[in-house]
Amino acid sequence: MLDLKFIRENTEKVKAGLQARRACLPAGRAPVDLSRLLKLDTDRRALIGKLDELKAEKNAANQAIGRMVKDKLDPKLKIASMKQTASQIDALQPAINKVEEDIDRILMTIPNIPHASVPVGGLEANQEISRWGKPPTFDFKPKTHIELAEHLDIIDFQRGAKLSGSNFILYKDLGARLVRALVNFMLDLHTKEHGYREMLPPVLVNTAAMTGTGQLPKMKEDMYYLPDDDLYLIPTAEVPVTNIHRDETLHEEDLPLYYTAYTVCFRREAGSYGKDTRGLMRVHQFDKVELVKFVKPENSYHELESLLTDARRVFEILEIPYRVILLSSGDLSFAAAKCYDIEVYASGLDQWLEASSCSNFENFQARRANIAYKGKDGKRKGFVHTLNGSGVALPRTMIAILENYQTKNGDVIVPPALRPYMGGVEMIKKKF
RNA sequence: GGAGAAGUGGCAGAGUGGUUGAAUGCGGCGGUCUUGAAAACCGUUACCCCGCUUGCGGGGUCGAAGGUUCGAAUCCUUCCUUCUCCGCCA
Repeated sequence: MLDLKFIRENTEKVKAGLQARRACLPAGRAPVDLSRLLKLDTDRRALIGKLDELKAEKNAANQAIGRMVKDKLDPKLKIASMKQTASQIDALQPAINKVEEDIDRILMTIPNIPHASVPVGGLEANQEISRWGKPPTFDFKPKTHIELAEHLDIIDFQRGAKLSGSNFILYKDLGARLVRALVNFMLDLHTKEHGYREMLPPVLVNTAAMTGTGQLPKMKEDMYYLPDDDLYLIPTAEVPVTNIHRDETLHEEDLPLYYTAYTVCFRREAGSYGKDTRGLMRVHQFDKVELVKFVKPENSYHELESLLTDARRVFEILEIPYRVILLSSGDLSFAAAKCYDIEVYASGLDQWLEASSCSNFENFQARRANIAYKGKDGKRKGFVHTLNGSGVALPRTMIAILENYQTKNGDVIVPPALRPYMGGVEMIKKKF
């Protein structure tokens, strides 16, 4: 969430940022009503001034009564006048509560404003920053991962649907083993070579956690919710891992903190039907290794670059061609100030697929989740900056491996880096 | 799931209706002493909001939310968490 004082003092800047995101229309009915917010802010401060005055009066009288009781004097008169002050306070309080609730509700729905380096515009303004590797060439028509997985009998789409519905996946045999191998490979890479600490958090979280990272209140429809327990299934490990430090003040000398976590992720993907939902492209439950950082504000953009490097290394070691996209203002997610997507190339689909998203949230999440830091002298220095990135999401990585490493007869070569995790298996072949 | 106990500052721990943001100890920071360090001694040591503004004044915060009262850390209700015992269970 943005700082109300910042909005008050930098209204034009905020307006421009929101317009760049298209969260705020140039004229007429804007989804985010800044002028209403500013009016409420003025009202609030006027009301609080009045209320504090009354409370000061009350406190003075209260102390006087205390003294009189101690000195065995009769405080009757004083009590009567204080009663009056108290009732005035009671009369004023609801108005202030109402104004503060309104302010809060609006603030919670205002997205982060894009960083200056983010290109302004919609999808067309996304920028390709770099490319790595070459798409493989075949002397045959490469199959899609769906054809390959069914041929090799390592993914059972029909029975996955039988168990839970469409776009739920049943991995089998070496398919299941490949998922496990990828998870272990990534966790080892990030913990041993990139300096992340491994976390294994709950995948059910409460409302406060979902609000802290910004999924609530706006994205409620996209999440699985258990009403009996008031818990949500996480759409990404970003939620529990960032919330590890909710309502905490971290020590400056402990920063930066690097955490990595494997979790299963759940997304309802409500309203996203069409050809993109075939196979592993868009599934309701998937596996992901996530990277999360808590850093000092002055380092956060440097940290974003190194986070991106850590995620890219996964594909480089697996030898999967990728390109890096700098997202435009219109394509940014709610809480992000800047975001890079990593897209892998998949030969069978002949498409670039988003397999990682690396974002700097600046203090947007830290403010919501109340994650501050203090210096060595114990003085509070403000909110930390939080970042996260997929390191990486499994299904589309799986698609790229199956489609890029396929052979003419429909077998799939295991990428060399994964073989130690696959019990030495070099080739996934049709069993029967 | 049942019964009981408890949640106070970085930590430990007092405080059961009235000048309590909160004794005391430890820790932290600054200083005196010392060649340096330790010890000792002195001082200092939470956060948020509002207003004038390098400081001050006012307000709020004792697990959370409500309630009683002129007045709540202290009394009442609900919830959350932790601990102990019992039951159930991968």
